[in-house]
Amino acid sequence: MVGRTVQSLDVYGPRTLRRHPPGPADFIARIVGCRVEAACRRGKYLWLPLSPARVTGERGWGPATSGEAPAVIAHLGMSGQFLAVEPGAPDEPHLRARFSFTDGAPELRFVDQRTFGGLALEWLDHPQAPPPSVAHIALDPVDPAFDRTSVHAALRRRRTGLKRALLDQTLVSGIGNIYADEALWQARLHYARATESLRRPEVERLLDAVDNVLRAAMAAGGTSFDQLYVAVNGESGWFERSLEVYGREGEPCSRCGAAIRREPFMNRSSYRCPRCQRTPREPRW
DNA sequence: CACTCAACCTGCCGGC
DNA sequence: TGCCGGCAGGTTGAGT
Repeated sequence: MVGRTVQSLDVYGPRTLRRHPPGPADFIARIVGCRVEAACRRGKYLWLPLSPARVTGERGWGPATSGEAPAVIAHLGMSGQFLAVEPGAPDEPHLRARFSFTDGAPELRFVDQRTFGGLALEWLDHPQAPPPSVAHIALDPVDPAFDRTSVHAALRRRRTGLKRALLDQTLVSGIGNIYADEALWQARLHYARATESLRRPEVERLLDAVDNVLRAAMAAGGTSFDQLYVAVNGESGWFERSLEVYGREGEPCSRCGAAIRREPFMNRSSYRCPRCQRTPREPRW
């Protein structure tokens, strides 16, 4: 999409547009005619810095100072996806937004069944910096600037369980329920391990595991249990076949053969090997 | 400030 | 067949 100019934009459904009091018509007017300058991501947030800034739209809502570039912000929520689709292809059942471009390139479609995801428009303080609503999201372990020492320090300051910390996107981003369980299994750590008791070698082991899992998952095109989770070209990822514990209740651990266990955790599920990932003496659930 | 948990939605699956 | 409870990959904001 980078370098293309938005020709038209359609927004469907009352929950698609977030944090935009002037409403969808204003949102659309501010974006149509802009060129996409870049495509950025942090955790599950994605954003497209736009140029040039346009004066269209309702007065009384806009950048704090002139010269700030607008950006479309998206969060995929639980079931959101971006698809690149040829213009004229049938609408998807849960189509929420359609960006079409002046050069007739494939449309960018935002599709979301459960509507936990959404779009917003924000202004960037600096072209390279994440937009305000993304500023609190930490770097992910795959980011070249990711700093293990500060993560270790942050973990030691916390008084919580390890998986809770892994799922806290202000600490480390990019890790959801699946990849948390996979990384904990690989690092042989229990999800209720107290973060303040973690020693540096264990943190290294854990972050190595997270890094391995994320890179392997990306190389496989992600984890697809169904058509809700496909790449931008509509293809399914194959990482589901590589999962060691997630969704594998009762199956043997590939390391030791013990039956994988599923346990309720934070209104979801955690999967672990009861032998490789022993319950700590002083767990923090 | 650190932490926990309900709420936000739709759809699918298994059990009755 | 249909209804119901449980579950699903995430974030937020209110409450403790």
